[in-house]
Amino acid sequence: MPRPALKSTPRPEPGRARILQAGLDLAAESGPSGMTISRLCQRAGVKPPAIYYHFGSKEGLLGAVVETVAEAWLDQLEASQPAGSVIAQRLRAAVDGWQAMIEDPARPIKLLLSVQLDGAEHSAEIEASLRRVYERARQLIAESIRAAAGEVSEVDALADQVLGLVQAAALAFHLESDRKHLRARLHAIAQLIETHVAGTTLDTGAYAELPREKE
Amino acid sequence: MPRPALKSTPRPEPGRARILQAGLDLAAESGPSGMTISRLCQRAGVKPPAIYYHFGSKEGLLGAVVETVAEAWLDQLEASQPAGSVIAQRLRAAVDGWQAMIEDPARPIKLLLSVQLDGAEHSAEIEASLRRVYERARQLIAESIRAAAGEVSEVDALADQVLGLVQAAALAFHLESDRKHLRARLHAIAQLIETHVAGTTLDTGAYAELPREKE
DNA sequence: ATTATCTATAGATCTATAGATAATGC
DNA sequence: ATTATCTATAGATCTATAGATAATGC
Repeated sequence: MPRPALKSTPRPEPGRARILQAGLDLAAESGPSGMTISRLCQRAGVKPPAIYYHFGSKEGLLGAVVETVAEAWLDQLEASQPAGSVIAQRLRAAVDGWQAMIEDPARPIKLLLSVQLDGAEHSAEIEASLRRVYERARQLIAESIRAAAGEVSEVDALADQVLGLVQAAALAFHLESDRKHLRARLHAIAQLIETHVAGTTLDTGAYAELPREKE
Repeated sequence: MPRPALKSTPRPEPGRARILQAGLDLAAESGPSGMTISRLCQRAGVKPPAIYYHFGSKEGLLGAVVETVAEAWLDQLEASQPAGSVIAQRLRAAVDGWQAMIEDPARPIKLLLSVQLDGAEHSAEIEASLRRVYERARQLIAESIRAAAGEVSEVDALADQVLGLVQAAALAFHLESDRKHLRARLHAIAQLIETHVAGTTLDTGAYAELPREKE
């Protein structure tokens, strides 16, 4: 390890981690096209060659950013499902989990979409990462619905809809910053799931009857 | 009018229209950050000052691009609703209309989302345009549902969901290019509307019973 | 010898404008 | 005088790399 980090220096973490964090921050704030070498250097407190040494290219760094944020987001998605609880409780937890990931300052949903929409042609690795993360997200949602409600008809199509609605809720929230509207949208997703499940399993629909928390 | 356009010159349309078209094309292909002055000049066959003369700034041109595409998209959305037909036919028409706007090479839905997500701070006019177009789109969808089914409970929330699902379908299609999956998603949106409406008005659900067209 | 950084710089963009030119309409 | 364009260019980025430097591990 070089630069013995004179104990009092204000940046003790190794450069690679600082650069990756700067990439995550910048991509969340201003999208992949705002993640320029000079801004990265400013944030991470390094000079350009350090970035090329650790990540090979700007595209390489973006790939690491996408992988990191995708992993973290899938973990959030999985963690928002308390195993073993009844469906009404699981839906409440899901709504809270979706809200948390949409309000997460790392903006995982927005970041992944902005990489997808950015227009610059990205490497095949990045394209593949995006497809993989959405595929996995759909699986997690479908599994969660099955875990709660047993066999449900067209569960994959339902999971597609849920993922799409969560993405759309994130987009609308980042444009409007209306928390109440966000809450209502997420609540509507939960009701959609419940209605669909009830249509298949003739459940009673306890979700809608639980007392609402205050905004 | 200058440059008498020597009859045989291959660009008879006035410069402003050519520049706007180049902006629409480039924004659709590579997002707002790919809409650079030099690429615009190349496409439109003009030099930089012509752009600044007609639009004041790059941001001014982007504003015109957003307005143009927003108008065209809202027209498409409105046109996909044949007035006076029964609900099952209206839903079929809506599915076809959504598919057409998602497959439109001008990529209106993608373009509007990529401006929103682009990260560069856009002018207040552009932000306002985006909010206006989505607000109007929700209204159009809600009106169309009311026109078909009369008073429906929570029609605004339903319209929100429909808009979100159409956006999500467009995003997934532009990533996966899977027409069959697109068709299935759009069909599922129509069924969602029908289920919701049936839940309110106790309708019979003729949409799902119409013969499917072949893919 | 390997790992991690720096200094310095090349070369390719990018946005925007000053000032000239040319045609049309008054 | 107004409208629409051009030539030419300033000045600010941006990406990327060559080559030097310094510490560590063998």
